[in-house]
Amino acid sequence: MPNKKRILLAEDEDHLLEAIKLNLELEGYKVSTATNGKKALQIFKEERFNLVILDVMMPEIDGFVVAETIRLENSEVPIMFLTAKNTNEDKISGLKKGADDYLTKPFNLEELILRVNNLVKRGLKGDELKEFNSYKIGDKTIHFNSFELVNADESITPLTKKETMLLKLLIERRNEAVSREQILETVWNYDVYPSTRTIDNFILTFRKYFEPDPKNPVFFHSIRGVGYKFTDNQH
Amino acid sequence: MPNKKRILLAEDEDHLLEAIKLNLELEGYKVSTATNGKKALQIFKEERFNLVILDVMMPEIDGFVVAETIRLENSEVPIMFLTAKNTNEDKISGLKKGADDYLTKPFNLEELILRVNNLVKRGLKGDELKEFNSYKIGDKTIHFNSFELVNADESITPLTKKETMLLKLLIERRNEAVSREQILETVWNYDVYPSTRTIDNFILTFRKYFEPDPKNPVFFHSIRGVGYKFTDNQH
DNA sequence: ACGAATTCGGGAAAATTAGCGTCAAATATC
DNA sequence: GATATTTGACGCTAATTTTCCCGAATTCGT
Repeated sequence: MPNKKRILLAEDEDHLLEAIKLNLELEGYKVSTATNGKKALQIFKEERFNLVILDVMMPEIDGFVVAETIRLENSEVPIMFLTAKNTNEDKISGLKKGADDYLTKPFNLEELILRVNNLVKRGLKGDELKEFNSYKIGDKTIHFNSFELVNADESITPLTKKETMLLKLLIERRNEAVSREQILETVWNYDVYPSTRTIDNFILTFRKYFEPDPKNPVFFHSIRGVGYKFTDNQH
Repeated sequence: MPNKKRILLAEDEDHLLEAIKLNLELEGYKVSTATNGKKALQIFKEERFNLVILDVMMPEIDGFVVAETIRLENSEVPIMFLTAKNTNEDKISGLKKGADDYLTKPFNLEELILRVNNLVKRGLKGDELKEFNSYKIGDKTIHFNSFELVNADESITPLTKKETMLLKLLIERRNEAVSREQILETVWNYDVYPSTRTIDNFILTFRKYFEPDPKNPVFFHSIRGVGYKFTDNQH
């Protein structure tokens, strides 16, 4: 396991919190904890997680609202609910708020672990990049395996490793906004967080490479407060 | 929805089989059925499915074995188990065999539908996801992923982050009043409380975007002393 | 019940802010 | 040592918030 997967665990009963935390850590996860919904949201904003586990009933802000708030941002992080009751209304509103899984207390720890493993694994799937060999943008062609850009006049611009990775990511997710966090996760491998203006610099060079008029980009759009979007309707 | 998503449903009780089939079809799925495990595997090999729902106890080959067999060949397709018992051993061995979800009989049909939608969505990639992440209002379509609004004439209006979040919230709660407080809590992250007229300004722009006659709104209704309500009878 | 007072939302434009674009210099990497 | 990447300063602009005015709806007072 290259780097530990991160889990955010929000649960207000101390004993249970510790028990779950211990077990998840034994499984090899890095676990951050919160004992109320407000804290959970704070922590969630600061770090990136592979899974969020929320107790439904928590002081300040309940789990449902936390989930809803997380889902309003663009986050695709898997969410699992823990609940004491087993009512249908609970389950249904939980599912509606974007839960991916549901566990009723008291639960079997082995079952929890299995479900956690499942959800984390599933979340990683999104990171797999489809393999592109080449991709045409305007009159230029990117060759991913040789790390070069062939211009209209056949001249060649070499691409760096990071440039290529970021291009792959944006092209893979073409026509949808990719958040800065997602970019950092995929290109910068989770823990290394280069600050402030790094990503923008890459976009800057992309615009120089591809945009007919870099000041009025048609391919590499910025979405304020979110991230960047590569637009291409040809493919 | 351009092409229907396909579900393979294996269940040996005829009544239940028909009931589930009907409900899934009402949701817009194409449902293939089998009344035993052997048949299920045959059908599975012939067609490509977006989701497989398996009763655990079936004649000939039980659901666990079917799942195991499917996973040997095709690890991608989401699998959901239905079971009469609610024992931990059942759940655990189910999860170990590669189930993605689990539902204990008797179950609520609404819950089944929600889980099915979830699982199907998860299995989709790229462009297929788009239809799930967009919403039609009148003759315009909101694309939440790309932060844009496609008008009737195909022209595109970019949406900002806050606009998108607020739209998501109101649409999620369509046909019910959402209080100003709730809006502030979910969209404006709890501590930051912008004063008075901020929300109204967003509604104002929504009305400009969507309402044929902004003075007489049909979608974005104001509820005096409470908040706003998004009305849509199409969905 | 009636008008007066008050509160609340529509509306637009001005003020503010947060986040990006850009670049040059510093640092890391090979 | 050369190239790649990151940082930080600074200006700028889109996005958001505030301000202000108006009229409609609701409540108050008699």
